[in-house]
Amino acid sequence: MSQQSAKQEEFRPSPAKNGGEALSPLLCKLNRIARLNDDDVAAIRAWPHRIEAVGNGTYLVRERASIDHCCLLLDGYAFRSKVSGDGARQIVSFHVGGDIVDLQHLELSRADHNVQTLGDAVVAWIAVEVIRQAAATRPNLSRALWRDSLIDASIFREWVLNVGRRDARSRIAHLLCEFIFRREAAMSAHPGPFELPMTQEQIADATGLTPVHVNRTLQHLQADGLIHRDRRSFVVRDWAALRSAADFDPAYLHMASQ
Amino acid sequence: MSQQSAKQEEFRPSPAKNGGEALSPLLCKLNRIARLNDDDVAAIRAWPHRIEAVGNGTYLVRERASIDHCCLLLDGYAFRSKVSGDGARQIVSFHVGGDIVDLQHLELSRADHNVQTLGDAVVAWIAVEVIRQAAATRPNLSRALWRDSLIDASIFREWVLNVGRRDARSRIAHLLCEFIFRREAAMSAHPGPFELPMTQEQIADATGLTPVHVNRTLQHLQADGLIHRDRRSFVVRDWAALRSAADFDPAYLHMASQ
DNA sequence: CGACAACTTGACGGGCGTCAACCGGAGTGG
DNA sequence: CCACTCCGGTTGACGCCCGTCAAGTTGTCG
Repeated sequence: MSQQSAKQEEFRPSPAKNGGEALSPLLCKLNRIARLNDDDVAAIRAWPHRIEAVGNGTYLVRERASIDHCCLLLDGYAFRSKVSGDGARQIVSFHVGGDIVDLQHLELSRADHNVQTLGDAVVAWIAVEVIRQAAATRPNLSRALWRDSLIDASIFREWVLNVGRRDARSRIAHLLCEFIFRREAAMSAHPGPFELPMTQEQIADATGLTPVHVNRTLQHLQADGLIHRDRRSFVVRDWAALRSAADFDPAYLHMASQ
Repeated sequence: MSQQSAKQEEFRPSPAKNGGEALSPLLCKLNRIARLNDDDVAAIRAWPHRIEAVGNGTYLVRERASIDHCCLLLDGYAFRSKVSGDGARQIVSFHVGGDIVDLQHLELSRADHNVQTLGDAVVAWIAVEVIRQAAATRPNLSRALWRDSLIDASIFREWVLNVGRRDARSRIAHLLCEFIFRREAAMSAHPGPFELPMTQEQIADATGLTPVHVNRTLQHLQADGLIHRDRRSFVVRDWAALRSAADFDPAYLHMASQ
């Protein structure tokens, strides 16, 4: 079994009798990344898949496991993490609905990290062989998937910079900015209020800090009038100042298609 | 012109009259990553390319530049870096001969980081359109290149962990271990002496530390009998202890093919 | 021999970690 | 309906790892 604590109640092995509309978030994302033709879209809709609703903290990918199904995050949030030898955890990215959470393992057969859900989520499982086959015969699709993994890599690079060269205040502000940008694919002038799906401990794991210091730094950001906060509900009060504190330039997200 | 301070003396626009043997390091690398058939190899050998010998610190990719040629590192070393808003530099990876230094920009048209040589190097320039075309028509090649960028991404993830969750001693030891492993594709039981191509300031930029602290930490590693050092010449004295201090597990390099 | 880059060393300070206690809301069970 | 538990968040005291600043040393190149 490729995942451990997942609830299995929505098992649906049928090859998408409903026309594959469940995979719409994937199509939506791929269309933002690269142009697909009608043929490609039809092929993706026909992919056999299994939809599953899972709870908070469910492992979608587990380190050292060998992979035969790719996981697609249809709804909810997830994060990707590694654990150091002495047990410290580092979150290396997070993901929102539509993201292909596990593209690495089309080519790398053994997982080198974990992916877990943040809160309740809905995922789709697709056999690697299906995607591999499709990629081999459809250059458009192959390009889109490749491009997606290149964007992921670009985000990892920005995280190395974030964790390596920015202070706590900037790191956390940067994380918030990235979350805001990825959540609202089309950003208006000023972001609305939002609910952070992660705990302060997870923010700490993503920024290379401790939960205690994250807490204090969030309070500073609030005291300085950049954000307002009630538990995990956030309101951005000064978007320009937050971006500036974060040293945030969304270019690394490569969101404008092409 | 796609690079700035490069010496142009070896300009050679001819489509590889010599049978493309100059690109052997690329073939060697791709063969380690994935199986190519004779046809693929012949196609790569026929790629028009321009060989260039460049000096220390030459920019192979420059942030914000738009890219029309991909850069292949034939001989020497290079590093990839980003710069934060207040001017701090973070090195996010380094590369050895054979690496395709700039695969990102087949799909992402605008560079989000810099790549510079470490010491003198020899590079090959290949038009993106050539590679893009080849990838579109050759599934094997497409897979190999994709796989290569997935491995790069895996290395970035490990670097996020390294910089985010390990102390100075482990970070530097980890950098040394990775360098040793990537340098000698086939590692014997104990690594031989080697010359580090980077300055202590560059080690600092790669580990998120300051040059001063890198210096002190290197001295600690030596005092503890893990390494011996004379300027940039290194000898590993206790390989097991160094790997242990580094918390180094080469799995993330995905070097064993498949 | 002078200039320069890289490396080295020491003194000092601060950002962030550590430890530990406490609070508050949500779920649970009696 | 209320005790109990648990997780996540909050606060304070204290200390260390690592940054900062600044001076000095070494090797290299012209």
